[in-house]
Amino acid sequence: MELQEAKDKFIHTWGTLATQWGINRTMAQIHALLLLSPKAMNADEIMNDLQISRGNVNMNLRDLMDWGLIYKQLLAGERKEYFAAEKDIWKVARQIAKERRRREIEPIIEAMEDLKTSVKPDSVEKKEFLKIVEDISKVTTIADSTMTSIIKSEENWLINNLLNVFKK
Amino acid sequence: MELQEAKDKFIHTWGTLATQWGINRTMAQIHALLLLSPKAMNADEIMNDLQISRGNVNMNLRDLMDWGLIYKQLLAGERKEYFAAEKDIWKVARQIAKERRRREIEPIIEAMEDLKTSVKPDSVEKKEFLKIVEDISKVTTIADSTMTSIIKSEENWLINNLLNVFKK
DNA sequence: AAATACTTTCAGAAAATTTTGAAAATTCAA
DNA sequence: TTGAATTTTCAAAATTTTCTGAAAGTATTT
Repeated sequence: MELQEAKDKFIHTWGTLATQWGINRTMAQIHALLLLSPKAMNADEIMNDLQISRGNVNMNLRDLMDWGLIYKQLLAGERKEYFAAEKDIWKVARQIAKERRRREIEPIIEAMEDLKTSVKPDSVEKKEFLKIVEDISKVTTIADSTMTSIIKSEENWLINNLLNVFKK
Repeated sequence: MELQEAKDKFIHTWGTLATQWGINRTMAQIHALLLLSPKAMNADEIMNDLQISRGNVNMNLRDLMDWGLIYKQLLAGERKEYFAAEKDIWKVARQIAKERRRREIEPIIEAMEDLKTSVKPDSVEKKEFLKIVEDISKVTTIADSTMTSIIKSEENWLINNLLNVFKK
């Protein structure tokens, strides 16, 4: 398979996979495009490569910056804004984990805390309800702290786990 | 807050959160409803409680069974099928992690392996491309084995982590 | 300060996903 | 069997999400 064909396949696949886990297809494709691009790209180049509108490119570039997956680069002598993806995959993975923790796990904990404080355990049924809320809260807090410690851990975690992978 | 009000809020919140991570709102709401229900429910009861169609209930019950989050219960003397949710939240969390691993992580590894075998490293550009593919493959494999070990671990993992949480 | 180059916004259009409900299929009892 | 009860399917409708493109906004140069 030739390079451009492989890149296209990568971008296409990445977009399809992303939709499955609730991420916008175009956002994922722009990310993939920048990840594979040796140099930073501007909005026109992205529009052209992916055949999408300026508004769409702009909006998704902003979202990708919110996710901490791409950076704006101002090139000397250029008026246009250029964008480059973080290429260190370990950093990318940590960033994704961090954002998903913030967007998926934290809201659960908040919602459960909210219910806990607003329901008083003055009947058997309410106690049963609160038990479930409390259990979800606990398990989610554990998931949260597990993710946090993974995110905070540095390269050695990667190396340790690589060893584990090859041991198996 | 009274019990029914709290249950409704729980169901509503659970549904809203679910859409954020790419899970069907109704599926999450049915799951929440069964999680809070002291007894197994049939399709008519669910239709009535959530005000949704029979087709919708049927389809989402099937999906929830695929996810391993609810069970079918055949009640003696009853023609209708009854459904009950797994109430052990630790099991629920493990089941969700297991399914997400299968649906989100495994396909990435497959796609990367596929690209690795179909691109030959006969140019600098192709080598750079393969480096990215390889890195994603590695990091994803690590995430995979991490999730697998958490899923396989038993209650003591939960207890250990609870201790960690409280230590902090 | 006017013109130019570029970015952002957002209402409406298009696309994708979810839901409905009635018909078909299945199950079970008589 | 037959028929009543229940479940499943799926085309069309409703809803939600995403995308477009032109207008408005910003920044930079002359």
